[in-house]
Amino acid sequence: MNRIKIILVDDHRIFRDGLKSLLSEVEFIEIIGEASGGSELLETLTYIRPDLIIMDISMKGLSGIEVSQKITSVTPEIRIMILSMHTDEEFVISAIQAGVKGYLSKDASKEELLEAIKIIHEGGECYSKMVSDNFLKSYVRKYKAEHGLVENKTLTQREIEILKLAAIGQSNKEIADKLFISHKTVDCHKNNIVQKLKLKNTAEMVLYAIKHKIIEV
Amino acid sequence: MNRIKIILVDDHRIFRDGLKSLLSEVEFIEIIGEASGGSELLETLTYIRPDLIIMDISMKGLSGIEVSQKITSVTPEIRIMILSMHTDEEFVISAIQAGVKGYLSKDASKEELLEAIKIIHEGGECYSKMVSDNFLKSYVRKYKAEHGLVENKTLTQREIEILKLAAIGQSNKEIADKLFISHKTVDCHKNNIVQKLKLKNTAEMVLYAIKHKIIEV
DNA sequence: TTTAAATTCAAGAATTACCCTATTGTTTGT
DNA sequence: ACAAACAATAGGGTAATTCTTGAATTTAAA
Repeated sequence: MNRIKIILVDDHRIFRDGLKSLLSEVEFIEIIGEASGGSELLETLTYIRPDLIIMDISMKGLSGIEVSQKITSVTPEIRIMILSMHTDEEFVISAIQAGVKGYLSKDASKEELLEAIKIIHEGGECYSKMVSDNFLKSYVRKYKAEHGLVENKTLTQREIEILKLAAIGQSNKEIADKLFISHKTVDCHKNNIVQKLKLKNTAEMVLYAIKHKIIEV
Repeated sequence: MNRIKIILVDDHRIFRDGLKSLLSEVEFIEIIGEASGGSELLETLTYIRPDLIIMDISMKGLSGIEVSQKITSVTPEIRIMILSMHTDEEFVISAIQAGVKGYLSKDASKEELLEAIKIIHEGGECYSKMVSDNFLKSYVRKYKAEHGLVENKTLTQREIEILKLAAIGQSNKEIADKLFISHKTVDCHKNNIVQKLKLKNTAEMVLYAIKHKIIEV
């Protein structure tokens, strides 16, 4: 399995080093770069393409929010997770508006961090317990509803299951037989997947699955 | 564009080093490993997966022919090019029977070598001028005809063109419009591609194209 | 020069993919 | 507790693709 390629961004070198060492022990993760600030990150992105960026908010120069906006508008396939000491609502909301897919407190445990990385990598979103109170949840929903269908559209478990099978060349009928459901159901799931991910056809589903490392090549 | 991953195999270190330095200057090539002999190569292949192996025939221990047989029978998608000082017909014939896709003399120029690498990588075969006389050509054809349809089935230029477009998610109609031909022709080409490569459907074509680096991911 | 291969196109049949709608059960928010 | 949203399941209709067979033209090879 290809590992999740990550770039770390934080203006404190010792924090980066610690996180790097921590994540280096995880077999499904590969740290492919780091940056001490927003400008350095943007420069790095011109020649390195990560799956995920883990970034602080408060940095000298460009803030994490500003950088996130730039990145998500140009290359939305690169997911961004904020790792911040601030869990105030305003920060989180700004981050979400900037298109980040996760917001964790620096107090989070290693397990929480890994879980969040997994979830985000599989197309989901993850906000730390401290920041994901009721108000925030409802706000996120409302904000997204208001600001149109530029939605995250995370796939359900069943959809991911079907995406994986379709992406390795299985036909609807083959998938149906394997999962003991009607080929029409498979068809419907694929249809939903295509819509959620804004794809055109099965061929693009294969490409998507490979790009996002949902299947191995 | 992903570079062609190559492993060099020769029992003379200085030759490997020279070749490595020569190929390192080429941007579409990446030397991902080397071995001094057959056994070492087989061991290397358990954890490194190259696109192409460039190998001498006469080596201590296992000969290049024996190693080629083993590799092509297990992992036929790894292509093998022999780079030998012997251009005698028997050697070449044995090599071809062992499933190699190219046979170059060590006298070949850098340009010939690069050309051969490209051709083989795109699914073709390439034998150096010295060894590719009429006798050999006819022999190769006869041998392949006799030994059934375990053919290389190289794609034509047009087929590769269509494979590329289909693999990035274009429909038959879109491809037809782009190439100014009938969608029925596209259909026919795709049909031939699927048969030649022993695939099942378009999704598998996408996978094939990615695996063989015919398109970028 | 005759043969073979590559590229082009087409008709008809079978299959599959794609799109829309709909039902049922399960969470979730108020 | 009840409405809303979500997840998983399909059916029907249409468009697209695939398979098969056949064939003309051009180009390359024996």
